[in-house]
Amino acid sequence: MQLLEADQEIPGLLCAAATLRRTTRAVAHLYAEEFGGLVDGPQFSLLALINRSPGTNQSALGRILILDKTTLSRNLRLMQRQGWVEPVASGDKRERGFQLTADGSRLLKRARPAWQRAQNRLQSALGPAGWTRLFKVANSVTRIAHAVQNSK
Amino acid sequence: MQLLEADQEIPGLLCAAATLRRTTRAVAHLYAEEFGGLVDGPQFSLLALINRSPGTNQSALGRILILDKTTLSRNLRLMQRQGWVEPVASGDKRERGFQLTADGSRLLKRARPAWQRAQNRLQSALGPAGWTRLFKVANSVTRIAHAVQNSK
DNA sequence: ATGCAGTGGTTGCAGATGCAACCATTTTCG
DNA sequence: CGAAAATGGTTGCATCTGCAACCACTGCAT
Repeated sequence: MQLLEADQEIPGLLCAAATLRRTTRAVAHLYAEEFGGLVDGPQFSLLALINRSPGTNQSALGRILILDKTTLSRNLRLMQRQGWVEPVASGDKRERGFQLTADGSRLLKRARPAWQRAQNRLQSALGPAGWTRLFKVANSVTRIAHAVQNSK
Repeated sequence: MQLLEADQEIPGLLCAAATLRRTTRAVAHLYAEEFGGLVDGPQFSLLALINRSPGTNQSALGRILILDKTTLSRNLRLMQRQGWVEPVASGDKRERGFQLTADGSRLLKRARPAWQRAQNRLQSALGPAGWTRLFKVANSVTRIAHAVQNSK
């Protein structure tokens, strides 16, 4: 009965950003536990996104993920070095889009079960309603925070 | 009408961790916009937490925030260097607790309006119900994810 | 055509974060 | 008491992330 400190709400943390950061860490641990060194959380999602929309340039990926373009520049470089993604030709000489390599596809396939296990563990603990609510709230907050921010 | 890409849900992102990371970034931007270089988001929350519970050792802070103790070790060192926190004596020679310095208190006071502004902007955009739901869901997910994780 | 704003990418700098490994102190137990 | 386990902290290593500044194209207006 000593690890329950983290299970409570923290009055002093009545800051949406801090609360969300904390929740994100808790959930990320769960996924990391299943991925077990195979892939990184952020890299996995980037891999999955590129798999779905190959050729998307870095800035566009950034807009989708609400990530700075410089972050993507670096993360993609790492993933390219590991041989998971490769650049794709484009008409615009400025752009740099990527697609999965064979290794990247294999990795994604190999990681999917772990992702599914983490997903299942959380989902069954939250229950169907809780699970749905999580995404509903997260996406709604994202949309609104983004809109409020850009409206300034 | 070109920045709306980030306003949509991303099917490929049906990963709780990735979705939460994205939401966190969106919300963090909002706070950062108001803080404007005064303090860092994570540092502000740590400052607030120490203000509320001075003397808490680093590992305990880590359990509360679901942060690795090494992260706290470094973050606190930075904050100490900036003169915002100072170590507090303790009976246990292993422990290292902190309290705010006069500068730290001043900073916290000075930052509170910015924090309140960000809070208000988000809250009024979300509406009272949405705002409450955000914290309810976040804390519930945190608790559950944490429990699931430790139960393994 | 040309000149400039807009868009895309990269690099330097800095902080946030986690894991493994390591050391010091405290607690627990035989 | 004394050894082993638990607890707290630090460092090395590696990513993730963001901002400012900079360069390279592109598109558009004059």
